[in-house]
Order: sequence, then C-alpha cells, then structure tokens
Amino acid sequence: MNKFYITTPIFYVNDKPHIGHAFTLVLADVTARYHRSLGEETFLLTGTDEHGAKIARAAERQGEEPQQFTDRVSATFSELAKILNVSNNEFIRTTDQEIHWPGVFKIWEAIKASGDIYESEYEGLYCVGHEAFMKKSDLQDGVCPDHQTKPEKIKEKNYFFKLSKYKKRIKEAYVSGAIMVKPASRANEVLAMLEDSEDVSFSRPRKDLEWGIAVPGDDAQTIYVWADALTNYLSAMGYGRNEDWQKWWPADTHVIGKDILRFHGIIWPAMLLSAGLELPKSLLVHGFITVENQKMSKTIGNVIDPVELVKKYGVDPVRYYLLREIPSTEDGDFSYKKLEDRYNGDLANNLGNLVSRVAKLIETKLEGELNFDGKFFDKEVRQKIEEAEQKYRRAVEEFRLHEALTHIWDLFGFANAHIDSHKPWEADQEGSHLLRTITSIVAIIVSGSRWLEPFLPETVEKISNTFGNNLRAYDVLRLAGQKFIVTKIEPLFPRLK
RNA sequence: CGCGGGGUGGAGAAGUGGUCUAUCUCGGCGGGCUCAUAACCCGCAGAUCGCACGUUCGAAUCGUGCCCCCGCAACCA
Repeated sequence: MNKFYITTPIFYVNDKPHIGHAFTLVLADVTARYHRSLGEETFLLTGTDEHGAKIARAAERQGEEPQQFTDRVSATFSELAKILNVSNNEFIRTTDQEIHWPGVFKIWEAIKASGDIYESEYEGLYCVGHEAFMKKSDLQDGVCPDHQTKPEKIKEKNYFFKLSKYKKRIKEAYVSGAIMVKPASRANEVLAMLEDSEDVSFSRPRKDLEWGIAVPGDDAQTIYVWADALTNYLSAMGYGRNEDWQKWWPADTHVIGKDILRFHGIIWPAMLLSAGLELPKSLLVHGFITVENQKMSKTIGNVIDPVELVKKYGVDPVRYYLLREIPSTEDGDFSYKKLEDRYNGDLANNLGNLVSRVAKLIETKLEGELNFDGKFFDKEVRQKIEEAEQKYRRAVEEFRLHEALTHIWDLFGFANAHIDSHKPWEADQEGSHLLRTITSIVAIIVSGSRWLEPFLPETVEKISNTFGNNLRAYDVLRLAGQKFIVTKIEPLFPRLK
C-alpha cells in the first residue's frame, strides 16, 4: 500500500486562530482525505510553534508563564482542528520535550556533523525599546519610529548554518521536479529567492531568546526558529526517538502559505540535505484571505474567528466556502454576504434541494425503495458522470480544489435540469421511464457524494443516511443490484433568510 | 529599477494563442414546472476582456511601455 504523508505548517501561538488558519487546515484535510479515499495509508500532521521572544512577551502581558500561555493558546488550535472536522493523525507541539525536542537535537547534531554549523558575529541595530534588532528599512531617519531613539550597533555571537553550500543542489531539485511546487509560478519564485540567499543565523544568545531550546553543548545559546520549528515534520514521526519516521519520510506534501515559502522552499531543504535526509516531494502553496477586500488586522478589527463561523453556519458550510470561494493557490476574499450567497445558492438550493426532491420522488412513486438496475441507467448520464469525474480528479491532483467543486456542482446542476426535462412526477408515464430517470439521478448523487466526501464529510454522511447506504463506498459502475431504502429527512441546509 | 499577485457585463469570479460570435454564480427582466428547502428549469438584456503600441494568418490569452489596486519585504495561514 502506498503511504501519503502530508503536513500543515505549525501555527504560531501568539494569538488565537483566525480564518486563515482554518483555510490552511481545510486545504490539507481535503488533500489527506482524498488520498485516503484512494486507499493510500495517509498521515496528516498539524500542530503549533510555541517558542520565541514574541511568545514570551505575549505571555508576560497576560501575566502568565510562557508554558501556561502556550498550553492555553495551543489548545485553541487543536480545538479548531476538531471543530473543522480535520482528520489529523497527530498534533505536534514544539514545547513537547518528549516528542519534539529529541528530533531537534538529532538534526542539530547531524547538521553539525556535516560541518555546516559555524560560529560568527551577528551585527545589527538593536532597539532597546523593542528589545530586538531592527532592519534599516524599519527606521525613519535612522531613528526607531516607535521609540524615537537611535538603535545601538551591537555585535553578538551566533551559530550560523552553511545554507550557501546547498544552493546548487536545491536548485537542481526544483529544476528536475524532485520537489514539485504547486502552483508552478511559486517554483519560479523559489528559484529567484534562492539566487540571493545567504547563510542563516541558527541560534541566538540566551539573553535575547530565553524561551526556546538550548543549543546542545552551549547553554548560552538558544536554537533559532529554523531547527526548532521546521523539524516538527520529522520529530512528530519519531525522528530522534525511534525509527518509525523512516516509514513516512520523505513528506509527500507540505501545505504552506505564501509567506513561508522561503523557509520551506530553501532553508528546510538545505537542512535536510545537510542532515543526509530526503527532500519533501511537493509544496502546495496557498494564498491569503482578505476580509471585504481588506487585509485582516487587529487594528482594523476585522479578524474573523472561524469557531464563531462554525457555530453560526455549521462546519460544512464553512469548509465549503473556504474551498469553493477561495482559489486554492491564490488570494481570496471573505465576507458574510458571500458566505450566505454560497450557502443558499450552492448548498441549499442546488444540492440540498436536489436530494430532497429525489428522496421525495422515491418515497411517493417507488414506496421508498429503489433497486438499482443497470439497464435503467441512462447512457448520456453515465457519460456525463465519467467526464465530470475526470475533471474532478485532475483538479484535485493539481491542487485546484475550488475547481474540483465546480465540476461536482456542474453535475448537480445537470441533475436538476434532467429531472425537469424528464418529469418523473407525471403519473401517466410508464414505470420504466420513471425508473430510468430516478436511477440516473441516484447515480449522480452517489458519484457526487463519493467525490464530495473529502470536502464535506458531514454532509455526505447525511446524504448516506437518507439513501440508507454508505454512498462513499460505491463506485457508480458497481451499483447494479444495490438497494436504496430512502427516507426523506430534514433539509440538508435550511435556507438562510 | 526590491519581489509577487491582480485589473473580464451591475457585483464576484473562470478562461492564459484558434473550439471565445467570451463562460459561470449572484442580481435584473420574461416564461415554464409543481417532485422539491418560495426551491428547480428555460429564455432575454447587459462586456469595445485597465490603456497604448507591437508580434502573429489569428490575442482576453504572447511582448514592450504606461496607469491603477492589493499583498510580501517585519516568526500574522
């Protein structure tokens, strides 16, 4: 059996999750569920990134210890995954000393053994008010705009990672397709970034970065984010603790946002090469969500809480919106109006109503029982289904999930039109005509359900219940002899006023 | 010359060399149906595909220039 290992980024716990985190989770979840539906042994990993000076400061503001703070915020992320019906197999936390830290130590040692860690001086402009280094571009007339003070030039010892040594091999990995990037335009971006990437700082003095993992053999230094956070993809699978990771590594897919492409596209592969590990097979890069076409920001006060959304509309409507309205690899926009339009238009009117009308027809015209007989299965309909399935699969495999949904909905639209033109409710027509129409429509619903399961698992469950069968399991070509005991239920998606 | 994305009927999007006399959804108008969640189906109106020049037998689609919007550049997916 093929294995399929897919990850989300680990989320930074400086604040509770917003709709962007929900988007990432759902994209990865659909991909994972799709691969499970193909019969692959699939592992979906998500988790939280919990170290750093920023976390320590956030905890302090709340009057909490860092660990207490990260425990609390991390829980809101694992809760979010649960609420969104995300099928993650594990939830990794970088503060987990038993699960995660051994992997961090191991990769550090491996990189060091390759001779790729060296000491150097880091020189920067340090703002006392920020307790952090500032970039020149952040300053106005050489002065920190927030504190109106001139930052000091400070030199400090850091360990550096010899990233530059691997640039050539990384480039080859992209050119040869050993690492596939979707969409392709992002691969070009990585190559461009690669050109001017340099060695990166791999540690910080303890005094600047207390909340983190100490460098092995040098307590005065803390491991910087790269070796700490990126390593989660290995540590979660056992790296540093046991040999289980060899079964799963290399990762088949890292789902990431466009902001962290540089880390996953360059730094991470360099680390892996240095440690003598295989490179991930693909990166799926998604865009960002704006709210009413504005950047989401606390200052504007337009941050959308996905938990509230699910409470108000239900899981699947929220999943549907994120997957259908936001192009998987582009930026997209959120608004309540659009969400409600999608809900009423696509979910209630198109799909929900289709299921209702068919269920009722079977109840009243066929006494609630449909014996699926292949000879009543309309050829034209069969062809439509096959075409739709091809388009659907291609779209999912190209990580164009929004497009995959349009193909499913095209088929539902076709089904609604087919019912209208064949008028199965007319009492005076022959039984075979009625059977032919209904059989064909049920075939569409069965196929659509099967394809929809990775996207809207709860809805498919409900449709299955209506049809008295586990529709997910059926290939439409193997329906002959199946019996459907149909009971009309409450509307799948009650219309919103 | 920092990097990237984008500008397509009233709104939102798809389409990235010929199949585009440009597609879909919402909205508007008209009609049909009654199995269904006032749902469903059909039809109509509405777009010089940001602007200019160019390449080509042929451009929304490629090139150049310009205008405008948005993001990244700061450990926010």
